[in-house]
Amino acid sequence: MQPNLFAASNKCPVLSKASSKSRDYLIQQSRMRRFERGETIFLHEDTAANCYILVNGWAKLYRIMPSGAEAVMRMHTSGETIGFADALRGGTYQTGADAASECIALEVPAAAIRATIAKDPEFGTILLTNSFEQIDALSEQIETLKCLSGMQRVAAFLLQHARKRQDRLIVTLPYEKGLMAAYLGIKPESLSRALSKLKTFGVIPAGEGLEITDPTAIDELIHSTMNELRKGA
Amino acid sequence: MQPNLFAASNKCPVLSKASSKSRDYLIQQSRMRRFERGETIFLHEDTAANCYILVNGWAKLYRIMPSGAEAVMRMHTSGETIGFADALRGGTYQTGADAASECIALEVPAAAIRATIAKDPEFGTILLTNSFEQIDALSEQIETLKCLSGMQRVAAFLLQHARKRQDRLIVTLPYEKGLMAAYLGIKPESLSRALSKLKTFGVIPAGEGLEITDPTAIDELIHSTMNELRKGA
DNA sequence: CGCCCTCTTGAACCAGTTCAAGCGCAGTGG
DNA sequence: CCACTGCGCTTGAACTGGTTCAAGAGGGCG
Repeated sequence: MQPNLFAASNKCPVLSKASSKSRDYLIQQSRMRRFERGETIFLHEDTAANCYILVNGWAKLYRIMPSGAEAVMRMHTSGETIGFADALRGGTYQTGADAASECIALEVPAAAIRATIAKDPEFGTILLTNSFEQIDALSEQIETLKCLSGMQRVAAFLLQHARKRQDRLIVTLPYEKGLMAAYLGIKPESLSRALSKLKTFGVIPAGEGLEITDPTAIDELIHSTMNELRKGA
Repeated sequence: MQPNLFAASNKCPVLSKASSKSRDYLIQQSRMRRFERGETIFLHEDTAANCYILVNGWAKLYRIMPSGAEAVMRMHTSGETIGFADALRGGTYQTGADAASECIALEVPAAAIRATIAKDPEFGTILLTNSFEQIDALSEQIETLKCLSGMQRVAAFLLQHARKRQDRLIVTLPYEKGLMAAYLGIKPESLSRALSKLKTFGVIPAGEGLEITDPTAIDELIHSTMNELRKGA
């Protein structure tokens, strides 16, 4: 196993929890692929032959409506799985997948996954757990779409992606703002306006990204009603 | 096994696909419960000890935000499963569940499900498939929330719930309009207005429910852009 | 009958979209 | 080296879908 494969499988909840025998088998059956920014990983309604495990970069899962509108369903990054639900059922992909940045992914044939489940029932349980996590992520997104305003969703996104660095809370925007807006279900213009309004809540530019100087204020912002938003601040 | 249990398990994808041995074991370990309209099935953040399989009626999965806003995540009916993702992981419920109408559900202890998976790996695969279907349903909801206007979501909901009866396409609204509005992510007032606008698209009152006289028109409505909506009609 | 509850209707208001213009910046080519 | 161009992002102004608040209609029930 190449060292980068080893590192990658450690970062991935599915591979790292699998038995070493299953993991070795899966990796041996797979190939590492590299995608340029914007490149297609798979297309909506193609035959779902492969599952993917992201090693690096960001992938976008999306659907195009007949009207032409694009819905960005999920954004996935290192260690996360893509296409398992579609490929394991043996039908077609329910979404398209593009590389949102240059990214590297392990391409695992669905047949190899199925064979592994058959040989190692424990691996089936791992996939079930992984699938439950997908459900959580989707549920949370529905919650925010139904209950939060655009600005609140932006604020929640920032908090979610913020990392402590030398005692400061820094968000490095993971991909272009246009894509971020689509993911949040608003237009780029609205995202721009939301970010500038958030300056009054202590979100200030810091180098490449943004600094959240007052996490409590952001938290309160997310948890306040639309009415409170109007009156307060 | 009581005859109603037998009928119920046939209607449920999870039970009907399980081996008869597993099915009998699960049913023997479970108890049938009846919930009044509005009654709590389980609460958000309670210890997730049981899974539920709906036999009759409608259940609402929801979350309450700190602001007090309620997000209706899913509506479930006969044959569908509730709480599996939460109970199988052994944590707490990620959502609350209420009976939206009087409803009957099979209450299955999580331990019984886990034991069945251990004894019968095939059952694990059935649950995995079931979980993938949850993902599909959630994904579709996100798609509609991000890409369709309120009226389009209402129209899509009507089509989804319509059934052919004597050559006419009839929708019986499955629960109160207030709940339906929450599920669609709009306010009851907006639902009311959307429904009255849909009259011009051939959605007319028919007995207890509504008749869709021109399914093609509704389909076009759903698939047109907001711009086309403004100009046309 | 009065009470409650769900649903509808109307009018004012606001969040977010749309359309259009302009900025900053990297890449390209003269 | 600088003008030109394309692209991502921002800003402004007009517009609109949906909310909010308030009032009223209809229906079931003690």
